[in-house]
Amino acid sequence: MQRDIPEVVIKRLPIYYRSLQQMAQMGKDVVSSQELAKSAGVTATQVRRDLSYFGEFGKQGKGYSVELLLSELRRILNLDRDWDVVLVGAGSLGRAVTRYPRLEQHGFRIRHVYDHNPNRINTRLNGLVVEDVSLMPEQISREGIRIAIIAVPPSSAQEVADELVRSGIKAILNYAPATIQVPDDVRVYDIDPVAAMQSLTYYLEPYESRRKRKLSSASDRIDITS
Amino acid sequence: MQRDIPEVVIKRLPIYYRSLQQMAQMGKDVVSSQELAKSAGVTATQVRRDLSYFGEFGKQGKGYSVELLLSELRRILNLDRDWDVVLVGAGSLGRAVTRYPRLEQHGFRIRHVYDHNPNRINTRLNGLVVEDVSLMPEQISREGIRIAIIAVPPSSAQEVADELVRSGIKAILNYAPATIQVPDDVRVYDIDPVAAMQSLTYYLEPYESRRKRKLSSASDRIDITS
DNA sequence: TCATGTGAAATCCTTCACAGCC
DNA sequence: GGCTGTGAAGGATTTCACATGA
Repeated sequence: MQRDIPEVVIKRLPIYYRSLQQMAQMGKDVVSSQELAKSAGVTATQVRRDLSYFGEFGKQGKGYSVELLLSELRRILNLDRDWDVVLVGAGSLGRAVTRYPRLEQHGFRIRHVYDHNPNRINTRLNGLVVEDVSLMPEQISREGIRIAIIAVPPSSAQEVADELVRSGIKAILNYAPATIQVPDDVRVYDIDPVAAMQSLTYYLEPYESRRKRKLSSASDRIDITS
Repeated sequence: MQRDIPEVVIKRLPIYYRSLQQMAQMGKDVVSSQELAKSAGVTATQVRRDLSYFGEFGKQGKGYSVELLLSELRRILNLDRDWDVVLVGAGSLGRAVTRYPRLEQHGFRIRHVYDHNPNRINTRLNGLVVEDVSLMPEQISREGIRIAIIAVPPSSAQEVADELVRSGIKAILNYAPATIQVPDDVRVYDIDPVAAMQSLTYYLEPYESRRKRKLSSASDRIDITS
């Protein structure tokens, strides 16, 4: 598999995948780059270019087979298997993660939940027993688990990441509001709602007065384009 | 305020802000672009370039005053005020959002939680009463709220977004696993853990056998650089 | 001497525009 | 006629390298 595909492209593939799944569910057989682009919020050229990194999946004059494209994306993204995951941190954030059903639905199986707080260890949590984080390296290693979710306070995020990397973890979904440093062969994806909000407020007028805007009626509704 | 600053830059500013807050807490007075870069996981040149879009905040030969930079970033990102937010969707995802304390800690105040399910309306949820979504437009408009969090199923995400936009919302944090279309003057930031996971699995070997790796000892630990 | 701020260069990514094929 | 796949162009972002000032 070639390994110089832009990371931005890789981040868009799951979005295409999501759109296609929805289309398949609605019984759509064939989709044009135009339609897929609209559904994914990008341009048609971008869809075609992104897919062309991996092969020629379309039919000229016709478009792409929804089923074929789904199966190609599954293959490319390694989604035609389930993945074991460990979760570190059984605080409120970690608990929310265990209760988020979409991960399981998409084949990401949380195999262990770890914490170091004795009050949390051995408590049950959505069908999982919280284990002592000291058991973590051995279990990850023995079970060959390569994906971890970090949901600990920022002050311990780095040491947890270090331990995960030593144990063989290669992919980390990081909910801790901290940047973690990992070797080149480990990937980290950060999720920080506060940081997201703070980017959004940049674009807002700082002190627009209340009541300045009125409830718009159907007639002056802006046409959606973006 | 100039308005042609790359969006990537805006997304990095909250990360710098987060790093600086941590440094301030540790009593650090002055920071170099080098140090800030390390803490934020970017390059020193990038830090300097990013900041230079907004002014000259550093002292040559010295670095940046942590306090000054924090206050400049607060000003740039409009964080020297609190922001009212509405949350749409009181399902498990919406409930998790209300229980996530960091938003409040950073000045994002959830003022209303809406749902359309009668079983949820009027239930209490972390100090908030779930209201009927039909009250939403009028309340958003009257209270001048400009930020919304969408936590509804993907099938209703677009109609909720349309209604939010009509009511005057200008910034949306979208937890629904769906792309939503909004006018140019509205910003959307998507959070989709499943999509994030699916990008991560791209980089994993699909079928590395179990037990292939061993628990590494301290001596063969890879040096962290990334 | 040390670290910022920034032109210029390099790299990365997106879009244009169209040949080629169904 | 319609739509893909892709060279080439264009635009955006990052990095280099260094003048400048503390």
